[in-house]
Amino acid sequence: MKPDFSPVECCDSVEVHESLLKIVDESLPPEEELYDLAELFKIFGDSTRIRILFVLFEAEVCVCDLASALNMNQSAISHQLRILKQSQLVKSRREGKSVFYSLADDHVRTIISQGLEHVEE
Amino acid sequence: MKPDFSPVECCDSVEVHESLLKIVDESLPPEEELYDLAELFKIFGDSTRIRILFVLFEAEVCVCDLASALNMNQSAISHQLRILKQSQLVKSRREGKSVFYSLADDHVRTIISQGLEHVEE
DNA sequence: TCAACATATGAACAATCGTTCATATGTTCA
DNA sequence: TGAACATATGAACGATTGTTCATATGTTGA
Repeated sequence: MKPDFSPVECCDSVEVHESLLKIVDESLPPEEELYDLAELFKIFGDSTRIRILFVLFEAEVCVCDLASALNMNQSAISHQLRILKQSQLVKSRREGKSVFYSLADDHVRTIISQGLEHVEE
Repeated sequence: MKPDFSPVECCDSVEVHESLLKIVDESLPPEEELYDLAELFKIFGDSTRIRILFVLFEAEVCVCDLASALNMNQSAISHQLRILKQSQLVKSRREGKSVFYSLADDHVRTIISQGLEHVEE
């Protein structure tokens, strides 16, 4: 992101603008937190990952079963599971040759159900 | 997304798999809803848009002030506002030469604060 | 140890995305 | 009406993303 300063005196309203700058400065979370937040939502912004999460709402499932339940090949699912795991949205457990995935915590449900509310209205 | 059927008898566990298919079939929301949900989260998955929303949490703001508050040029902000408006996350109101943007409803706050909780832990 | 199976991963590709630049549209005021 | 300002938008660009393919790693049982 390249900074591209606009003049401070825009909109012919210097006062409003200055108080806005103050508000923004006080209420805007630190840059890093905003970035992490965007990264988190990016994870939910793919329907394959959403579908994986919906399956995991119901059960702990191995990669192979996820793949066939969602009609996708093993590699694609595996790549997405890695992303979900890196974001600590799912966890995994090996059992013999298989690896079983499940939800890491219940934040995921809350976030998705809030999203659904918005979408369904 | 090209279907690439894996054999149904994967993982040497036909039974588990079949009951999973049933569960998925019953609990997975329709494809269109999943798609819309992913589209919604995609909107939140960009830190410029997140920052715009955080400013709008505090006040109704015109494009020019948004641009200078966030140190970005007018065009970039305007493009992002269009995306936010199309998703009905913000609404706009013209007042003379300026256009003022504000949050469309309070779902946005809820979704973002849930996300923050996850990120902050 | 070796074959068979389940999963993970790197490279490559097309597709999508965010920003910039140039310019168009809309509004006000002289 | 025309200049000045605020906003919107289309094209183009580099950057990022999701999937596929090929192959590597890990596990089991013979």
